[in-house]
Amino acid sequence: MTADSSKNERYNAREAETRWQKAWDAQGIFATKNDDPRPKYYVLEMFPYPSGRIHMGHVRNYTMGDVVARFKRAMGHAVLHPMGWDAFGLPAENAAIAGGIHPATWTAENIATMRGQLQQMGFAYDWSREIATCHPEYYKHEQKMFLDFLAAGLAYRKESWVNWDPVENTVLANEQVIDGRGWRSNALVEKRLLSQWFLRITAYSDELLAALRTLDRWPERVRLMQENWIGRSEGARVFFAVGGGDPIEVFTTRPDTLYGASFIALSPHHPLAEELAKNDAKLAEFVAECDRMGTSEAAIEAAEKFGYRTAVEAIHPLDPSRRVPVYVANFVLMEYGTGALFGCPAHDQRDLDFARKYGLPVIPVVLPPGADPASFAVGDTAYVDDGTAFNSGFLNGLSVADAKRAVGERLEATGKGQRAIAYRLRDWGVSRQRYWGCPIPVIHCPDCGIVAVPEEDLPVELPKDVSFDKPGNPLDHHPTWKHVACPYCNSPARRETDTFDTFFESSWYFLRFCSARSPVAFDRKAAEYWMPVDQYIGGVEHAVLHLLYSRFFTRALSQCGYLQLDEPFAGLFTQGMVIHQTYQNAAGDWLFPEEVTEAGDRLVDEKGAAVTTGRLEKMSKSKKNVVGLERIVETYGADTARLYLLSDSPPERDLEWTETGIEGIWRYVNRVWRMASEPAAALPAASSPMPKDLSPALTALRGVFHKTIAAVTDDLDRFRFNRAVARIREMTNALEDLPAADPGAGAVLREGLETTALLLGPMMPHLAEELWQALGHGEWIAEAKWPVADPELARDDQVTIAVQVNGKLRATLDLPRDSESGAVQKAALGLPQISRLLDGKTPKKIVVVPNRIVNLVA
RNA sequence: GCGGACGUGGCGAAACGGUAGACGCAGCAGACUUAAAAUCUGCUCUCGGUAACGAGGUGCCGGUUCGAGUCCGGCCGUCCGCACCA
Repeated sequence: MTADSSKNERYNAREAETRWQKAWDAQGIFATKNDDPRPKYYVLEMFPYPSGRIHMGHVRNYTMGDVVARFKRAMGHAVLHPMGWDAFGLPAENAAIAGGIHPATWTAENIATMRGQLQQMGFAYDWSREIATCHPEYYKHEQKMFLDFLAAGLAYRKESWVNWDPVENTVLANEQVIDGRGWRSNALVEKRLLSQWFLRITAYSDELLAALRTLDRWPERVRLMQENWIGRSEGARVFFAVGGGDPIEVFTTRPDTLYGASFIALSPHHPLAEELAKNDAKLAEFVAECDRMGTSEAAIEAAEKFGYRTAVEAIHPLDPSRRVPVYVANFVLMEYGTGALFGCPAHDQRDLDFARKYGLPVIPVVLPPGADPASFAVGDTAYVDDGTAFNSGFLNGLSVADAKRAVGERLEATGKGQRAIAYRLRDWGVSRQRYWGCPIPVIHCPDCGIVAVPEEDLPVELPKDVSFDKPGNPLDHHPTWKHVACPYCNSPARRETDTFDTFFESSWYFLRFCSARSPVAFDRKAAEYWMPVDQYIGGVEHAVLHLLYSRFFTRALSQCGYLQLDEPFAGLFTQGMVIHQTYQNAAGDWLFPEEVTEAGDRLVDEKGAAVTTGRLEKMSKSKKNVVGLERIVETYGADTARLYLLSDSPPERDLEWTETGIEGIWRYVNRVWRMASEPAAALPAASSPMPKDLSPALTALRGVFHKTIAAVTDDLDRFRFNRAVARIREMTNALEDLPAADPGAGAVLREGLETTALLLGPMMPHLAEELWQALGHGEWIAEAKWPVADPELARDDQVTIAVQVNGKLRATLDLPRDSESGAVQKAALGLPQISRLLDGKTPKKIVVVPNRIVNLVA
């Protein structure tokens, strides 16, 4: 091999990466002990559903987590960085239906494949804590939790209108319905009346809302989304008496407009409406029609508001001489407030529309500032802003806020109502009519009713011998599984065949990791030691799903005595998606990138037909814009992929995957590798002292190293990975200009290469080990201390000061650091181009910002 | 409709209120090669100029400031969340 050809030698990433992965594994260096004296740091990435293969979105997520984990290790923390599998879910069942493979087998195979892929990426996980939620050793603990919730009143069974996904053939929680469609199936969701298990998340509405303020290391956006989801509204509950029966209780946020009430509207499923319908065939028909209309959320949105006037009239709580008609209306939700409302058409647009349609009176009771009470009238637009109460008896003259208070007091004094708070948040429906989930541990006994499975009978294991040839829940079709004897009276009873929503498993897995092999759900001491998670990383799509459920679950477990903790995730980072160009042919079919070629200035497919580029989309199989991880790792290595995913965009933003982008990183990897394997100057032995009296160029170079250390440390602390990469590359560029002939160049080069290896370590761990070894270090760089910047070296002696005239840049000055303000002024005024611009005049004002700028105001 | 985020080169992006465009991608020119690949060097916001340099420039309009991509007000646009919530 000639000297020249060796210059073109490439870093053999595949060989080196496999070698280091084996070595780390053999030493078990990433296993975490629960009794480590160093300060703890728990970093966690949202664990994946084992769908088949790891995709780039996963890799981006886990790379960020790995950078944090390795960085914190180097900073001297005991780091817990576990990985597991969110292993229950419908795709496994679908695979069983389609391919005749058992969900357990399908899941296990996927886990094996994906674990291999993660190991190939070199993530520093403690694999000894790996969990899969579909194992009875995992899910038996949540069956126990459910029984505890049941005993504590946090779980209950209720017949209610639920979201039915006609594709998944199961119920969905409110959080799992996006724009009226199932979050996974994208099918239009229908309303069905079913008996379901619920968790009482609403018991914590106020606490979950209030504690958002304490989550100061969460993105503002996520906190806001949860705040809106919980949807707290202050108002009052008001009783409207009706002749004979129970009064109608309504909820309102505008008790100040009570004198403007001109009707009451009940939900079609309000008890009074159902009662009246028994003796009113037309009303019964109306309710039935509402149900027909209301089968899908989308239909509700499109539906016109209409109501049915009942024979009932209600007595106004503040003026018993007044009567208001009672309607049943299709737009009133039984699930919000009390399922009944009073309409004040003058000050609510929807009520106004309703009143106009049915010819009801519009009584203005809030006078806009400056309006004339004698002539003020409401036309087509309700007046919803602040003003002064009028036409309102004892409220007249009060502001909206004062009137609300006064009404509240009056209602409470007279027993006609009380101030109240309503939440948008509903209880979490956890029943799913599916097989591949955790069985709900209850038994339906014809004599004893619903009884809990005794603790000693846990776990209730899923039967393995199920068939998927019929639609619906295989557990329901199983010949024997559901038939059991009642544990109390021993008479023939039936097991619950619903399973838990899979968000049940992910609501506590972070606790299980603290003591993954514990015979109980988690060891309390271990959980209280590791929790809360210091840094959690995942997609923003879980803002009101997993992240809200987990916050609730942690509180519920605390209430049941499992541990003492409110918030599971102290720090949260939501990373952007990995997106990729999409291609479509004239027929609208998606094409793989490799099916598209350039022909002149246009794109064509393999048959030469025109291809259009679509928008950048999240990588997905259906759009054919996925990039296979195997090919990338085989071609460029895991480190190259990792650095690319960190470098090209800020982590919270979407990242566009491009082949040229990853090639650029691959070139960089080889440059760094060559710098170490063919050093430009002879390197002294490791840990030999830095020579004194270096040339100014070498001293300046050392300054770059130490400035980079400081900047990268700060950037990694603040999740600014793209900037950190840019800073390291700047340092590499500077190092390539090493004055190799200067005395001491070898020592400075060694310092530069060591700094490069240490700073790259969290991002490109294999290359870093390779460099570290090439530099003659025997120990792991994975266990090396993070470098500390020497402030003396990091400080420049010379600074460049911008010289402005009237705020415009006109020149720059190189001056010693911390020069006196007078000297800076003098130097600036002495510049020929400046004196030319000033034309002999003295500036009116001179602003000097030390070491930065001087502005001459003429 | 309500709430929020964001608008900077051909592209991804940098920039404690202080030299806009660091770092990279793409492109152009050159070196090395019989040639290509790989590698290396230089250029690359716009306009004028061979150049030194000058003028303009961070969606639009205004304001605060010695100084605004950054702060404030109002528009326009894009994206996201919620949406008959009483």
